[in-house]
Amino acid sequence: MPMTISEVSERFGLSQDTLRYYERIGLIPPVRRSASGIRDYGEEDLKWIDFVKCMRQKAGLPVEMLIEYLALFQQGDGTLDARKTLLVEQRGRLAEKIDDMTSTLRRLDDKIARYEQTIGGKEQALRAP
Amino acid sequence: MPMTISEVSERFGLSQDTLRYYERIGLIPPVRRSASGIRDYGEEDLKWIDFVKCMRQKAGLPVEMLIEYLALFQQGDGTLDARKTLLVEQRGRLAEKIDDMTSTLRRLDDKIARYEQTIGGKEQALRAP
DNA sequence: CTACCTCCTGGAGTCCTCTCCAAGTCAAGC
DNA sequence: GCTTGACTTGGAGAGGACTCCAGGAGGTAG
Repeated sequence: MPMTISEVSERFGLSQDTLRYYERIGLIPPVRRSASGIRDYGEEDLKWIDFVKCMRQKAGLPVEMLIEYLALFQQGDGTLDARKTLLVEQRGRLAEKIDDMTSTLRRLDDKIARYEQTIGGKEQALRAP
Repeated sequence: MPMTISEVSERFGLSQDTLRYYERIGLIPPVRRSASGIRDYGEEDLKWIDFVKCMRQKAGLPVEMLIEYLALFQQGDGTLDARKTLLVEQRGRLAEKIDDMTSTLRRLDDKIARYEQTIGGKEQALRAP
């Protein structure tokens, strides 16, 4: 079951350009090629793509960090500690971002509530006289 | 109490360039000037800056949207509904982002937990023989 | 008066993350 | 054997959000 770039692109909703770009900059490991140089994605590749997509699009982690993570990964078991440290650090940042966003969400809610009051007030004013 | 750009910059941790930039693109209202053209920030300005800083740095809302919000605001009460709609929409996006990040946080936690197991396992292996 | 500091403006430059493009190659169908 | 279509590459372009800079002016201190 050959997994071409177009199939992977479709499956993950990432453009072919983005997939090639990710590979080029070392965000995902080099993909195996057919005799004529065409990429053939394997299970492992798909896992990396899934991981990277999640960390980039959902968490917004910096590309830099993910490149470093893959680099460590490819250096083998000696980097387990370093990898874990990296993840823990990013986890911290992410948690912080979530906190920030949550407090901002509340702020927005307050603001919206005030709009509702104001607008409600106007409507009543229109109904009253 | 004149509030110069350097004071505002210090107070909010935004560079003077950023403050001028924000004003230029309509993210904050035009600031009053002294006779010689030097900005003198008032209470209202500070509130806008605080709001914008929060929405940009904490929530990551797009500059575009904030410009639109200010523009509506400056058009007066006729835009109350539109403004509220804008906020509600962004609130939704933000909530979604928070959800995404929260699920990613869990995923990171899982990954970290697995690293802990693996590394713990190694340590035990070292202690055992 | 001169020096100096902070401010001003408009425009160019930078960083990050893609995204697009031109030119070329290969496999398959007719 | 030629066309077609999906794939390849390296490099240029794009968009968002700043950030920096040159050149110039006002106010103050010595």
